[in-house]
Amino acid sequence: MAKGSGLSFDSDRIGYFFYQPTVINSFPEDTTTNHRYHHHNHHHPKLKLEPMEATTPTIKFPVNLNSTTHDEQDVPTPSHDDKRRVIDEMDFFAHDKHHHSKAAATTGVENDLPRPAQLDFNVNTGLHLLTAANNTGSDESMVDDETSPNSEDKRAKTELTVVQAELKRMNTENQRLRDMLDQVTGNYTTLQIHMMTLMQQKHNNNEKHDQNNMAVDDKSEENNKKHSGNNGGGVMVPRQFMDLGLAATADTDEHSLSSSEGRRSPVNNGEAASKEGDDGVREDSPENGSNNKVARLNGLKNVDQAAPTEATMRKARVSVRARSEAPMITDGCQWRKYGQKMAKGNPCPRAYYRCTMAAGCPVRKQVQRCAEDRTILITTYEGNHNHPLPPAAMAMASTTSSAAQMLLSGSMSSADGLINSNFIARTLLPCSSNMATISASAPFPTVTLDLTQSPNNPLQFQRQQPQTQFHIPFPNPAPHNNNLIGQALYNQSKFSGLQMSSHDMEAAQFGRQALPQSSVADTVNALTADPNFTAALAAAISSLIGGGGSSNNNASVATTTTSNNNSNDNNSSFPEK
DNA sequence: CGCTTTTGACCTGCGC
DNA sequence: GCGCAGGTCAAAAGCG
Repeated sequence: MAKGSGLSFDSDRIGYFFYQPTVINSFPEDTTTNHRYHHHNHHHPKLKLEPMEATTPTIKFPVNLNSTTHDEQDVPTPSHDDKRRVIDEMDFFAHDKHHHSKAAATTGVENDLPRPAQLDFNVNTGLHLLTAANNTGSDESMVDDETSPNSEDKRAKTELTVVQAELKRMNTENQRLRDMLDQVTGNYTTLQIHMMTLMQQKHNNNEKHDQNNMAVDDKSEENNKKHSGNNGGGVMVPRQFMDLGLAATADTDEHSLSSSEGRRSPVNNGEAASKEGDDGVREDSPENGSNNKVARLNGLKNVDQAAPTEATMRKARVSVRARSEAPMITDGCQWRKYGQKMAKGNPCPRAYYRCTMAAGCPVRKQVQRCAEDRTILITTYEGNHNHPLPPAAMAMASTTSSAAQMLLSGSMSSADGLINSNFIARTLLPCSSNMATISASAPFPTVTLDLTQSPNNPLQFQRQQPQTQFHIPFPNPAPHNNNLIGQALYNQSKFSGLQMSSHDMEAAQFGRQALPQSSVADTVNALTADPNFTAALAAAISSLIGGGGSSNNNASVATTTTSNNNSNDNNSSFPEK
C-alpha cells in the first residue's frame, strides 16, 4: 500500500495538502519541489505524534508555534528512544522556524511565509477570544464580570475549540515541517549521489577514453557506454539522468536487477535466463562472486568491467537511514509487501516490498527499524525500475540506481569490491563524508545514506556506526581534490593491485595525472541542466563548489556547523536560501 | 470483489 | 552434510 511519493519520509500527513503550496514558498529554493509529492497519504496512521502532542496541548497552545518549538528544539538529540519523537518534532520545528525566520530576514518579504502567516492569521482569529481571556487587564476583568455559567461555559468551549484548533494546526504544521525536512534531506542526498555518480562517470569516461587509446577491450567499453550513455564528452548529463532515473525503462536496467533476483519466480527466471543469454559476461557477476574472482585472477580483467552491469547491479544496494514514525518512507513509488521476517540481531521485523508500478519491476526494498534507535527507519533499495517514474519517484530512484552504479563502477564485482567501493566512496564522495558509508560486511555492496544525521550535528552520526560499516571520513573536499581521486586510485592500486584490472590501473593513473580540475564544475553544470534537480541543486551545489572552493567548502555537506543561524549556507541541506 | 497484508513454508547460500 | 539466516512464495485473512 504504501504508495507514496516523494522523498518525504514521513509520509502520511493529513491535511498536508492544504499547506503544500506554502511549503514551497517557505523554501523557495526548494521548489524542489519537484519532489513535492502529493502524498497519497496512505494509511500510515498518523502516528504517535498525535498522542504526544495531545498530551501537551495546553502547554503548547499559549505559545506561538515558533517559540514553542524553539524551546523544545533545544532538546538534545536522540538519546531516549521513546521520547525521541518529541525531540524530533521539536527539531523539525526548529529547523522550520529558522527557515522561516531566516527567510523572512533575508528576503524581507513576509509573503515568503504565506502559509505560516495564514495559519497564524487563522489562529489568531481563533485565539482572539482566548487571548482576551488569558490576557491581563480589561479582558480578564470582563471575564470575571461575566459570572454567568453559560458565558463561562461558552468561553470554555470556545477555548477548548481554539485549543483544539491550535493543536491541530500545530500537528499539521509539525508534520509538514518534518515532511519538508525529510524531503529536503532526501533531495540533498539524492543530489549527492548524483554528484558522485556523475563524477564517477566522468572519471570513467575519461578512463575509457584513455583506454581506447590504449587499445583495450571493446566489449567493456560498449557496456560502459550503455550505462554512461556517453562516449566521452560533455553530453553525458542528460543521458545520465535518463539512465539513472526515468529510463530505467531501458532494458538494461530491468535485466540487471531482475536477473539477480528471484530464483523461483517465473518472471524472474525468464529474465534471468534471457539475460544470461544476452550477455555472457553476466555469468560472472551475479551470484558467482567466486567465479568472478577466479576469472580475475586468471587474468580476465575485463570481465567485470564489461558490466558494472546489471547482474552485479542488482547486488548493489542503497540503504537509507531516516528518522520516521511512518512504517516506511514514501519515495514516490508504489510498493507491495510480499514478506516479512525477523532478522537476526534486530527485534524489529524486516519487511520486504516490491515495486508495483509496473509488472515485473525488479526493484525491491527492505524496510526495518534500527535496533538501537527505533525511530530510525532503514530502507534498503535494490535494483532499478524498469518503467517510467513519476517525478516524485525520480529522486529516490535515481539515487539508488546512481549509488548502485557508483558502487559497481568501481570494480565492485571483484572479490574485494568492498575495498574498492570504500575507496571509491572515499574518493568520490568526499563531499558526503558524514553521510555515506559502505558496508563491509554485507553480502552486497551497500551504500548507506544516513539522513538521520542532523546537518547541525555531525558528531551524532559517528556513534551510530556499527563496526560493520566503514565510516568514511574525509577531510574535505576542496575542488582540487579531484586530483586526490586519482591519487587515491593510484594508492589503492598498490594495495589491491591484483584485483584492480589494468583498466582500473589505467584509470588510476589517468586520474592521478589528469583528472581535470574542472570536473566538479562540469558535473555541476551537468546537474543543473536537469530540471528535476535544479532547485534542490542550488543548495547542494553551493555547498559543494559554490563556496567558491574556498575554505568553506567543507561545509559542503552535511554538516557543518551548528546552528541554523549561521549564514545560510551550510545548511545547504536545507535549501532555505 | 479485488487488492493488499499477513504469515508459515519453502528455497538458497553460506559457514561450520 | 547439517543447521542457520536471508529472502521469496502463496494461501489465507483483512480491508475498502
